[in-house]
Amino acid sequence: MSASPSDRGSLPRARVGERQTRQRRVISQVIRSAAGPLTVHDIHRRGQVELPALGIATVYRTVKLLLDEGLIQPVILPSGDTRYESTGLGHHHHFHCRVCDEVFDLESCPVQIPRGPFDAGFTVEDHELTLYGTCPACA
Amino acid sequence: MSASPSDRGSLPRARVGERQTRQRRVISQVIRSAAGPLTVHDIHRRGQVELPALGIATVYRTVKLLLDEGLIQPVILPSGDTRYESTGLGHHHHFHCRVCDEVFDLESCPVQIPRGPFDAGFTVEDHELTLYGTCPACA
DNA sequence: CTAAATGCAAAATCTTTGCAGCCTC
DNA sequence: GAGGCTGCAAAGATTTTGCATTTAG
Repeated sequence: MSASPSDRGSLPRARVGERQTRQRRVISQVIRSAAGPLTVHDIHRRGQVELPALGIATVYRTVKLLLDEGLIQPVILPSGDTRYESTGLGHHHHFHCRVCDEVFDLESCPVQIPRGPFDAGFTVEDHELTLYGTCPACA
Repeated sequence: MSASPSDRGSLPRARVGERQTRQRRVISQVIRSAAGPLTVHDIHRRGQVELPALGIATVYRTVKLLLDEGLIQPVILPSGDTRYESTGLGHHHHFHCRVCDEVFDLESCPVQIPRGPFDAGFTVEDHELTLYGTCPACA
């Protein structure tokens, strides 16, 4: 198991709304270059480094746009806040460090989950796993 | 794997605040008798069946109280809303039906997760798993 | 130029808090 | 009775929406 600190893959440059704006480029880049899923607040804060006037409403709107276009997906962790990350990262899960509260992507899936119908009649199509513990930096 | 439709175990009757009120009894009962974790809204709606005048603020306050006393715990699923369930149900995970949007407890843990330090320096102390698919009723 | 996109601020939600009256203990 | 608890309504926090202005194409 390992984390991907940055460079989460260059997605085939897809459309982001109808116009290519500085805001949308910055927001997309912030999400793509993160080591793990980010909250709207994270995205806003990081985006303002590049674009100080960036409004929170634009972040919400762009996140929704990226979701609709399937370029990002929501990731919800027990911390309670919704985070977003790029799609196309392949099957992976998350590691939530209880010390620094950062969330990291894990490249391997340490679990074997049944797919298909089984005993009680529940049909499993997908699964989401989050691991908790201490990250290397905090250990 | 199977779901526990009701009767989620009778916890040793612990204190719920300093006084035993009808509201608190109803709220505790609603959570305890659910087949899976409930949202605050679910709790409120179900509690009003028994106690029509039940206020939403009381639900929030009682949920916080139960959390503080360790009688319930938050469960956060990708649907985004925070849900609550009794503690003391033992290690278990959740199944989220994509058709009816209900969440069920699963009694067995279908995964083997490493515990302890491993390759990249991440120390896993705990894990949370959610399965998605179709429940028996919706199949 | 034209219309999509932005930023601001108001509106809509969701959750918490202040308070007067009610109800356990 | 006394003080905790409740319901209501106001206050906070978070997310969405309306609108005039800016700006990509």
